[in-house]
Amino acid sequence: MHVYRTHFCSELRSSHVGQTVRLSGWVFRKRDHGNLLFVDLRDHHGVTQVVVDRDSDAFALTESLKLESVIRIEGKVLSRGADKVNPDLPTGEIEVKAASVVLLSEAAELPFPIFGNAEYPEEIRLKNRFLDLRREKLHANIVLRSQVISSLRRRMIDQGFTEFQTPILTASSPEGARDFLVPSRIHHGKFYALPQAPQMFKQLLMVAGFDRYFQIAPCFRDEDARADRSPGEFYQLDFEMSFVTQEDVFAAIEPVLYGVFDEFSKGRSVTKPPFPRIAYKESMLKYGSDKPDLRNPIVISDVTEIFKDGPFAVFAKSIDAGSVVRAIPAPNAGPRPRSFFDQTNQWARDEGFAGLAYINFKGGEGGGIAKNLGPERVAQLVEKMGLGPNDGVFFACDKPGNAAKLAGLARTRVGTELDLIEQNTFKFCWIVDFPMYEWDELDQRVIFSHNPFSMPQGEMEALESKDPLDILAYQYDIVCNGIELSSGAIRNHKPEIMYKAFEIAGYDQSVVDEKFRGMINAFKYGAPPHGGSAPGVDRIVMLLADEPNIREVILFPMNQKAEDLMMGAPSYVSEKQLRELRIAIVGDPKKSANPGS
RNA sequence: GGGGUCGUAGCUCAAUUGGUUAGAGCACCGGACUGUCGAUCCGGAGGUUGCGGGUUCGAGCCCCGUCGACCUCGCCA
Repeated sequence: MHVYRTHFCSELRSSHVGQTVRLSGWVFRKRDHGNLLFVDLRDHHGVTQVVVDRDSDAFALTESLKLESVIRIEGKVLSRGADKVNPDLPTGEIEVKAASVVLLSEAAELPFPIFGNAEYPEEIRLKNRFLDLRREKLHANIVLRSQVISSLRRRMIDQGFTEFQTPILTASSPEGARDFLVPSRIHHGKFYALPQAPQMFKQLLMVAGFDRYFQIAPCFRDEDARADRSPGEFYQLDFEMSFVTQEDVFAAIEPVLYGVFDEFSKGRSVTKPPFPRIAYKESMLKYGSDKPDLRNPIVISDVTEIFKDGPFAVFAKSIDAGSVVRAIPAPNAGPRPRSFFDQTNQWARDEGFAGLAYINFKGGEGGGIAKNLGPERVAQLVEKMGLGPNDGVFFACDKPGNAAKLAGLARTRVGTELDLIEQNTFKFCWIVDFPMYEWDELDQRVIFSHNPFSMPQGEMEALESKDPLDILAYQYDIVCNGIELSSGAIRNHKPEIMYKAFEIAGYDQSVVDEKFRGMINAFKYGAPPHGGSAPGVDRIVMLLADEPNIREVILFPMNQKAEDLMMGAPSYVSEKQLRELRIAIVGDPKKSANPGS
């Protein structure tokens, strides 16, 4: 007999009755009847009821066992009898009568119970992540994550992709997020950087002729956290393909995403390929966002023309000064109390906007600003937006960027409040035709709006002849239920176009040569046209596990301040280590106190 | 760095307008109990109400400061 177990805690059935078995696991739950006690023994696989009675030698020990202690039991499998079966447990037909119980590892008093699904403060959970991971939901999330990753791998390989590992210690790059820096011991004053993504490496793999690359790639970015953004590190299904157009990339990844979402959907519906393509500009207008949640049926309209030079002076004046008006319909919300409209307006003000005007229709009769606007213009509005006799409509009037943003937030809020968000579905779309550049108000200059390695639509000719802010890129995002899963592009593989593109953003050739040396050099020796993308693995699992917080699908996440409370990272290091690196800590002496030396 | 919410027993929460000794459930300790599966019943221990200051006859509650957590803006492929 194996020293620890003959079966998993999930395995035993009526067919095992009469056998002598050995099980090992954690004391999940104990029910003490004085002369008879029950232990629910749990391992990774499941739970089995163990019963011990007074005449057993194991009784005293079992009685004193603390929850979550690790034990090994040995005994006979008994049938429970019809009235005692537990239908909620796969092993509920049987129990094991313990002849012997061995304590393998005793547990101290727990900071929170493992049993049940009550919520506990994250700080305690993160500090005791190994305990939290024992709990059913988190344990299941992590298993799901593993299954999703193997499914992604299998599907990518089936599509003709090959997996490669790329370096973790690389060079700092000037664009994009803040890098994590790693000081070099050998080269004083120089630093490695952890890759924000294996962007240049995967492009070099294309130049190297590997045709189709993928990797479940760790990415490191020293930026602040959000609920859907883990601080420090995360994983992407990074992939790249040679000799492809944008449509080829879509055709390659759509079945992978559809397949994996369908596989783990548990009955939820999934958009079938091809996913809808929405131009960036259209998305900003209709959904007020570049990551629209298509479960929300509300569509925003531009109604600037209806308010222009009209009697509603606040808006008319603002339009003259360059504002636009975006209208957000609130289907069948017309008869709602005035408080619904006022609160929504107040919410907009709390968000830092000027507010939301509204009209509420009741039986076709418009309230709110309807009388300020006048019957003729209200009629135009109803016609243009196709409003029903009991609809409400909100108006955001601001400069185009802000108006779109407010309209987008209002769309989400109204859709949620009116319970219009379709449940149990994954709605995918592509956002395409992103602008190549945008205007940075802060620095008063043109900057890359996304990845600087994207190919501008129209290539060199567009760069030379068009207003930079009018140039579109072969740049695309995958969005699912309002969450940006992935960003990708057809890359710029021609050095002369690359130099020109960077020149427009204010970098001269020497900067490109220095900062992107490896890649620009490679492009001079025959580079295939190529493109790819990189869906976020954590976010995919988050959606499939239906978790609003990304930390619930990561084994050992850091907290919002990028600290690992369990391991104590980041930490001070010894003077010796610092000396070797020739690093001196300067600045706030309170903060540079170094207990590690 | 800014804004919001929160902070009471190991954990989840309660405590009337500011008013006697800050309560309950789970967990823990002791006792009873041979069919439970969130076992049940009886008892016990457990608190500098995050921390510091202020107002008051009196503060968990009001005021100021500070620390921490989460959410968010900035930031971010």
